[in-house]
Amino acid sequence: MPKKIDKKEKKIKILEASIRVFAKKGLHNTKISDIAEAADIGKGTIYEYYRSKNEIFAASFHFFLEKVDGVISKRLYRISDPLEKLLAYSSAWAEIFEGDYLEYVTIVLDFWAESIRDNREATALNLAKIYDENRKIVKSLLEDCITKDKTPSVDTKIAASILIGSLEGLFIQWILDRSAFDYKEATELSTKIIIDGLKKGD
Amino acid sequence: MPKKIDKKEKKIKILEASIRVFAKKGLHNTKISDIAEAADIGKGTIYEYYRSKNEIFAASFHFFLEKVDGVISKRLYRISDPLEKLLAYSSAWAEIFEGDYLEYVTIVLDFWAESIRDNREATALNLAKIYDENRKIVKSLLEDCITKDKTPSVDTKIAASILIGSLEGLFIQWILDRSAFDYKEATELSTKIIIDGLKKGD
Amino acid sequence: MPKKIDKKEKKIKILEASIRVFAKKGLHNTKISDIAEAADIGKGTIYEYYRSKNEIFAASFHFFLEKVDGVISKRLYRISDPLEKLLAYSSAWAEIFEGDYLEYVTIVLDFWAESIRDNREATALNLAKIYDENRKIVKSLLEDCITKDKTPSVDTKIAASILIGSLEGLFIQWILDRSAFDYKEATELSTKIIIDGLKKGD
Amino acid sequence: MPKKIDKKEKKIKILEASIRVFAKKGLHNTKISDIAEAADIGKGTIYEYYRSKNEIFAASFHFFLEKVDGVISKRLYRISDPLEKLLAYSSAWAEIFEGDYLEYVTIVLDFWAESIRDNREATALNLAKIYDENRKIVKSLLEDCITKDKTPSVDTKIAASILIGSLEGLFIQWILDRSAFDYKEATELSTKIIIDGLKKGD
DNA sequence: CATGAATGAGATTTCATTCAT
DNA sequence: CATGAATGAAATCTCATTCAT
Repeated sequence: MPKKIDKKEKKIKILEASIRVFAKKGLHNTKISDIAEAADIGKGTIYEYYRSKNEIFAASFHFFLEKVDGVISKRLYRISDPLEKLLAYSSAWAEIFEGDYLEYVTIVLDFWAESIRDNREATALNLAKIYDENRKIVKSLLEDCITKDKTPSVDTKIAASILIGSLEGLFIQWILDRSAFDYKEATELSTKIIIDGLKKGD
Repeated sequence: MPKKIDKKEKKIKILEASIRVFAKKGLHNTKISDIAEAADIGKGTIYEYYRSKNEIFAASFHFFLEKVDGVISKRLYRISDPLEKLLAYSSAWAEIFEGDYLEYVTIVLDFWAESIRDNREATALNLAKIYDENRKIVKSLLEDCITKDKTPSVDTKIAASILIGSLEGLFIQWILDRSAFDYKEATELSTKIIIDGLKKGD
Repeated sequence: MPKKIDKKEKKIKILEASIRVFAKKGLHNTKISDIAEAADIGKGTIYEYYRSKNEIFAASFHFFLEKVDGVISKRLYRISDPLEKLLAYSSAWAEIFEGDYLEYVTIVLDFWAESIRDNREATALNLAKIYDENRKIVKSLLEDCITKDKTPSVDTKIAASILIGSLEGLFIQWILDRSAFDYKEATELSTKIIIDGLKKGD
Repeated sequence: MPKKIDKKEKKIKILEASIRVFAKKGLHNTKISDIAEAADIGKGTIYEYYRSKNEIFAASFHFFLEKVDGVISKRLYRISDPLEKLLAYSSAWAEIFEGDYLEYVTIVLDFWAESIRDNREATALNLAKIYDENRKIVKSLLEDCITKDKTPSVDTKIAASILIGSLEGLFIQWILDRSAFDYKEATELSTKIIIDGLKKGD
């Protein structure tokens, strides 16, 4: 059934175009016609594949997250040392945005803003769940790092939140002023400092 | 003679209404008529005080920052111990949002998003400058904390970025899911961990 | 009753201001607040003296026409030679616009445009009547000029229309490009040529 | 594939509708929705073809001028006798407005008024240039008429202005009161009188 | 009387979505 | 399927007029 495949391919084509445009202009300043133009198809054709602009936004959101997930998994896959794994996790975002996705940087803020506005359970933009998953992953990695020696004295769930938070907080500052610091360096340093801090707390 | 009106007071009245609405609906979903209604005045009256919706948004941005600045200065004012000062700084945001400004929480994301989109020098929404100032303050506080004993081995400017980043990254997670952790506790813990980490790094 | 006089004076003050503004911006681009500012009074005060913007426009129209009438009568008053009288009539407009009323030039077009749109009998802007009166005056002057010798072979009513028409047609061209010709010279020449033409026609 | 639409044809359709409405109501009292209704299309459709109301007005101005130009050229084309040519020129406008374009008469005043207000070089409504061209044409025709015999004693450039002026001045009077005289007859008479006057001046 | 703050009707313009071809 | 012409709901903004002081 070649038709089915074509359909999926075209959806992705539209998605990639939409991410490019959303990133440059933001959700609300992006017109359907902009996306159509970027995807090099007719304006009406969009509606053969997506029901509305919001649906495209939600889809591009997930498309983006999947890409990110893919990059992260691939990076963590082979590493076994917990510290190395954590450092790889930390610098993954830096690598993503400094690499192929450089131009998509600004879309993340829109995802955040819309997610918060649309914060009901079971919505297409539910970021809370994603953060929760990430906290679990990082929590586990952190525990592996620290408890080689002894039980940590601080709540590793909060610690995970702090580590993730620092990565994203740095990200915001870096987007606003890319000359403020080197993002990759900062994320790695942050991770090291936090791990050291957790160990010392004993 | 018509009623003598305090223009400044009315501008603030409109601003407070606009912040309330922006916070609930976001910049792009907020209509001028929403603001007018919230301020309990006519639609046309808005334009006696502000030239456009964007001007209101920029003004509410600064109004908000000034409030925050005020709260922070007041908290740091009397404290002399550097560590205490840093902890006070860290928990100031928590206090702001958990107190009177609870409902204004979500507007911050819009500020970020719009600022990034409108990232030219000398624009009304220039956040880069504000972050730079904050980094300088925190850098100085950090140095006071650590160098009591010896020279720090890491770049304190990046360290300041990391600390601020963690506070804001935690903020985002907390907005998305307020049950994930206690925000105030998390910010204080984060500050302690980072200071410990910086000390241990030697 | 000094109140009465004050009232009239203020109406005139408003009128003079309105003519100045209408002349510069045109009827539709003139705001009531512009007139108030030009008259150096409050916006609401205008409505103590005039019921609406259109009423002001109509009043300024008549005020202007009266001024013109005054200038013309004064010029024709002492002259007895019919040709001289006609030449004086012809150059009167030139004198008006090249003198004190230079800046008011453009308002005339608005008067025309609005008059045509509002072309009902008995309306405040009825220009048809005014033209009719002028045609009668010029017709009579023309007859005095020509029939010194013999009866004219052409309809002097149409001839009067032609003469008046040429003065105003020249006026439009002159407003559009004041370097095209000297208006006063052109009006006088026009009158001479037309009189000559009427005489020759025999 | 959607209906293949001739964009140019639709622009003209809109233009013709707009001229009809402008003629009846004037530029400033004409709403976009009036034009849409007259063109029997949706309000939004207008903006697919023109960027703004002013653009439509400017376009209708040129559309109108081209029509007029076309009519005049066609009339003068075959005539070789200079006097006949001049008479044909003079009565062309009469023919235009008494024929198909009768209802469009009043729009001319708006063109004048707006042109004068917007009197910068290189603007869409630059009438000065058009008058200049017309003066040149009439000047040349006049010279052909008069100098058959001898050199004219008056400046033929001003004479051309006078002749054109009389045609348009008559036009204004005629619009205001169509019973005042027969427009076509008046224009021809005017031309004859002026030529006679120019000849006699010797 | 004088005022200018307040207003809302109304105008322009945008754009997501529909649908005839 | 693909398209883009057509649309009207909805948003911003203007300004003549009112009216409390």
